[in-house]
Amino acid sequence: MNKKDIKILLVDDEPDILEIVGYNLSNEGYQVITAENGVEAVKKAKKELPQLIILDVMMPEMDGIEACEIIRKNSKLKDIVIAFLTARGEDYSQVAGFDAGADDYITKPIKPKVLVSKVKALLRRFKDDAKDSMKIGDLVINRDEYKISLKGKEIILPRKEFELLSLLASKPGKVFKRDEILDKVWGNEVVVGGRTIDVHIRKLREKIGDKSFKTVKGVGYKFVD
Amino acid sequence: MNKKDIKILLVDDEPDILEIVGYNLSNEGYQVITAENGVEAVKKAKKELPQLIILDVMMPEMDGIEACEIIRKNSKLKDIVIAFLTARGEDYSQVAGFDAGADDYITKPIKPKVLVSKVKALLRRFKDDAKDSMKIGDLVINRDEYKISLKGKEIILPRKEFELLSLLASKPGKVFKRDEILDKVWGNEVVVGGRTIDVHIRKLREKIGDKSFKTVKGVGYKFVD
DNA sequence: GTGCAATGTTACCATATTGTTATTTATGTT
DNA sequence: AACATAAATAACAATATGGTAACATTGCAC
Repeated sequence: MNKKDIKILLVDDEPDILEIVGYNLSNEGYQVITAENGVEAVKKAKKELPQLIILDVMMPEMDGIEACEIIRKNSKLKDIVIAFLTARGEDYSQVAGFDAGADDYITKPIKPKVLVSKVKALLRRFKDDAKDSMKIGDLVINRDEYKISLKGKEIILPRKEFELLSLLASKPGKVFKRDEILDKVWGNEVVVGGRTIDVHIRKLREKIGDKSFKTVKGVGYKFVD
Repeated sequence: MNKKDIKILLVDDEPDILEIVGYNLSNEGYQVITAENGVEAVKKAKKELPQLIILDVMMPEMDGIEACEIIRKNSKLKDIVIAFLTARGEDYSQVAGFDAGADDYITKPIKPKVLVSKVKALLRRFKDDAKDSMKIGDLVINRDEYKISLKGKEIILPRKEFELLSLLASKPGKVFKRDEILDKVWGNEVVVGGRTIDVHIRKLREKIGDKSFKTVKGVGYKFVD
């Protein structure tokens, strides 16, 4: 994921903080969105789906802890990384913050270098947590949800077709021999007729596109980008 | 619960304190009730049933500690959150206060920001005791009370159905394999017949809505928003 | 170009998998 | 004990998937 595609929601009631932190993050190439209180933060989080939220603890309307709790309870937002901004020495707010589901702390006064490197570390963690899906050109295969999308369009495939596509797409360009396909998709104990693979390839060609699957006569099939 | 519905009973014999603290809390949107001594405090607590009581320790008529003890002994009041107001350095009153059943301390001199965020934290604790819920679209799952609500309508589910729904709804879109469901909902030592999961899914489809549960043949089920 | 093995295509059907309902068994409550 | 509720099972129905057969087409070897 490119830095340009990373959105950070920055929430603080003090315009000075928004400006200095926002400046440093923008400078690093991130997209920065701001909010001035918890209510606004939750609203913008839902709308923008940022990867990271930096939340001030003390704010009018709704404080950071409350906002954090609301976000953690929302199934669509709950995996967003959240860091609190807190004045040094406010011990109790740290405890309450971790209870509420914070991932990290940034203490004021803010040192730009520290801020940026913490943000990087947090985003790295987010990336690792990202879901188990793989991208091949404009094809995205999502094993968790057993569905694929092609140029943004979702397509639901039956199991065998899904497995076959997964296999071929796992190494674009590589020719998979019929034996190999049978072994990996059907399991080598199972005996199926000679046309079975072809029929499945046919169905995939219908759904994904004819030119994505190349036949290598006498050998097998390959997926091409 | 809306802030407007939250009542805070503020008890102190010094009108200055009542005024400054009361002002800050009202400003945050809370309903503030006041009392000037312990006797009056107990009386008003019974009548108004506030969510939070802020009690000065040193007062004429009946001090805060005694009032606290009386409140804790009353079955209708005993779950109210109580915070003591105490001058910094009055160590002994803190010990006595916790013995009497205090939930937290606020030290004088009072800093409005600290006050407000402590109050919020205390009320949050109260709220959390009341409910621990999770939101997925217009479905709210309340683990503590073992009930859910759909578009505001409450639905009570039997345990297994509740657990199954909780599991599926914890990651909307993700396909849970039958094994995984058995493991997480039934416990993998238990052996149940082949149609058990289906029957429970059926019941959920009846109660929650058919289209919320998608079958992925040969794999499992998923919850969709 | 001809022959031939390999692959493509289509329609159809068997079957594994899931859906449904009724009934039995378990669990807890008054 | 009687009752209510929940959970599991059994027995049968419905269904998508996966496989097959039968035939068409391709493309390589000669």
